[in-house]
Amino acid sequence: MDVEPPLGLREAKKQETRQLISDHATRLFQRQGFEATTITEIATAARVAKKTVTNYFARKEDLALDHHEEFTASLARAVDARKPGESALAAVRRAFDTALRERDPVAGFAGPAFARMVADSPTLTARLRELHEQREHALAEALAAATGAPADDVLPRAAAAQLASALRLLFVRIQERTLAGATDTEIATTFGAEAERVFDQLEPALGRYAVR
Amino acid sequence: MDVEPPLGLREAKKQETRQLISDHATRLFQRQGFEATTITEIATAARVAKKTVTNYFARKEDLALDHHEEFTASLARAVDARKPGESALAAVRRAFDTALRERDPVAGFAGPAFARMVADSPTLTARLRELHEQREHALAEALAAATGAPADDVLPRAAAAQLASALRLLFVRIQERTLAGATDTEIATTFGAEAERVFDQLEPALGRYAVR
DNA sequence: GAAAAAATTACGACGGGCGTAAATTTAGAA
DNA sequence: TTCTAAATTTACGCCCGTCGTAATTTTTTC
Repeated sequence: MDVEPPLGLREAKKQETRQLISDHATRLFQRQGFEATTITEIATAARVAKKTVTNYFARKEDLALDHHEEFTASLARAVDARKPGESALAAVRRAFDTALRERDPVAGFAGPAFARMVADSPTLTARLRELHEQREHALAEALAAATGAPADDVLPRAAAAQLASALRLLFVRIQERTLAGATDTEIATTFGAEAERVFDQLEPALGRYAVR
Repeated sequence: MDVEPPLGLREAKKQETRQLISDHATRLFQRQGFEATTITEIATAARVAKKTVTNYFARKEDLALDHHEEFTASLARAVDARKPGESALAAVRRAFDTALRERDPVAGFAGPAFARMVADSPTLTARLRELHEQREHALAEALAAATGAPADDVLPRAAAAQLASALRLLFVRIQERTLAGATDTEIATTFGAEAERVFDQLEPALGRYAVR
């Protein structure tokens, strides 16, 4: 799946520079908050030019929310990987249970410091909203492909909206509990039941949708 | 419901100034796009200081998306106004049908120029996302109050997420059709059936939720 | 008409983002 | 090995949105 890594010197240095900048950014964000940290500060700390930072990270938010690929693709992947006889809802449900057991950041586990940083920054909150939307779009395309729906059909998009909203709600509530001081383990034990209630509500509407 | 309008001279001039700025902003936005128009231009056109513009409108987006109160409150109001024996879903459904008949901007009718302006501007798109979220929050509170749910209960929020997502999807699709060149009348006749499919999908999950 | 309150104004600062051209580093070939 | 071409990094400047502050003007109130 991945590209062959001959990884010339140039490529290697690029990754190092990127990581260097990202590390300093993370450290400064945690220490003094996202909004209070300037790109110039990050550049100075990493001993590169300001422009180099903005070359690697087009927007400042990307310095804090980097691994967004995994997040936006997670639901579509869960649907693509559903087992024979399993509905899209069941697949998403199972994926969430797994994420819960593994304290996966994709489900909302990211540590109190990270949750605080996001909650305190309108910029990051907005970016997170956008990522949730992208995740829904990716899911909609996966559902359209899985069901062979006609082009521009509303059904896969409606199903994606319902599923993605449920996951977004659980994500937000996990972050809320984190900010309230709950540990990951406490949350993981609590949210099994919580997720059950949310998914059970969707069951009559989506239980037989996109069954493989 | 409204405040007594003695409307002293000061208050009257404030409203006039606000309207004056808003009108010039709207005109410039339509002519040259949102991003291409600067606050300074708007201030110059309205013959006021730049600071006066930012005093009235804290963020530039507010100059384009002004009447957001009505939008964010619309779903909660629909639920509050539901009739005896009517569920929250039925109330929202009825409200959408009405909005469709009246070509209400709240449902997504805003004219091709406006739809184009929003679609072309990341800033406005982000702001619209935020408004959709606020609308969902207001709906969640209305549902919690209507059902007497315990504090922090997930159910009203889950129901609000499903309902608001459905309305958001219809909103987005109406804008898409508008951008594709469809007239409001064409859209209104088409989206009756579209909404039916979306709401019917929710019926088994929410048909008996929050019945008055 | 004067004093108090409020709105508007001018001015400046800061940060994020973008473009451009020069300088440095790397890759590939002679 | 050395030279050339390509890519990366850098320095510099600009624009715009946003925020503070203090001075000025306008409106209200006595």
